[in-house]
Amino acid sequence: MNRKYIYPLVIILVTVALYYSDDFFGENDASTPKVLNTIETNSKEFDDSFLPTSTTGAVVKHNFFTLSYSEENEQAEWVAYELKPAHLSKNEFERPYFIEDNSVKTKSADWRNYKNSGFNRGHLCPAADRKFSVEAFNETFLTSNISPQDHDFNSGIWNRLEQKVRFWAEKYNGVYVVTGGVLKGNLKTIGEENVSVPNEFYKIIVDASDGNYKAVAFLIPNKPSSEPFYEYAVSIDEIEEKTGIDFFPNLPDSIENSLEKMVNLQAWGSR
DNA sequence: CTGGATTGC
DNA sequence: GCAATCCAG
Repeated sequence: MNRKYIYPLVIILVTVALYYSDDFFGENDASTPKVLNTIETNSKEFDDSFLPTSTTGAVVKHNFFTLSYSEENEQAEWVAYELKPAHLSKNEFERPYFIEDNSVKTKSADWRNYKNSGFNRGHLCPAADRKFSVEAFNETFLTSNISPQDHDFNSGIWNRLEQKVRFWAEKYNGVYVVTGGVLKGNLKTIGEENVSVPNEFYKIIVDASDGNYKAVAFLIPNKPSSEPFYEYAVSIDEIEEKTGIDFFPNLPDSIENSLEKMVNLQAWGSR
């Protein structure tokens, strides 16, 4: 081969090699489908052990979280997902538009119900918890994953709790999360579809690492608060009484009973 | 990070 | 309906 062809050829080969180097060396975890499969939620263990009961019968399993939709309230009564260290990512994606969830038989609410309502479209499964792929990130922008939240509640105490959950996911090598609004009583509604505005939101976090289960739960008013979220810690039993949802029916009774009575803030980093 | 409104095509 | 721009906690 003539020398004058060799240099261009080398340049092309090096360029191609660099282009694929992330895949070869496996450094770009988030963008390689092979790795992606290992961090999807809805694992069998998750389904078998941690999905709550549905009071509506409208459970929808998405690729990266599972929800139970309440058509009456035009939002999910719970959203459940697993948050592993591998899910945490520094990826930055542009926020897409909220769209209806076609997997919900009755269709989820249109985003316009929230427009000029005075309430935010608050994520239940946070977008920042699903940043390991653009598909996972975009999935959180289905309106079945959205509930009306006060802006200062959402960006304040609720946001601080969500950040703490990500910290716990790292610390405990993964946690299970169930979250939603309390859809009981006469609730204010917004929009043409009458989307209910919850007065309180709950979040339940379970650490099942090392075979020892521990849980913590919070019930926080949908309004601004400068209090530490630890002030709003409750037992899972209390949230079950408020919502009518049975949260961990598939766990062995002894574990379920123990978890649901627990209010052990020391074990979750409160002073 | 959590979200918003307005303008223009 | 979507992009660009500017905004707040």
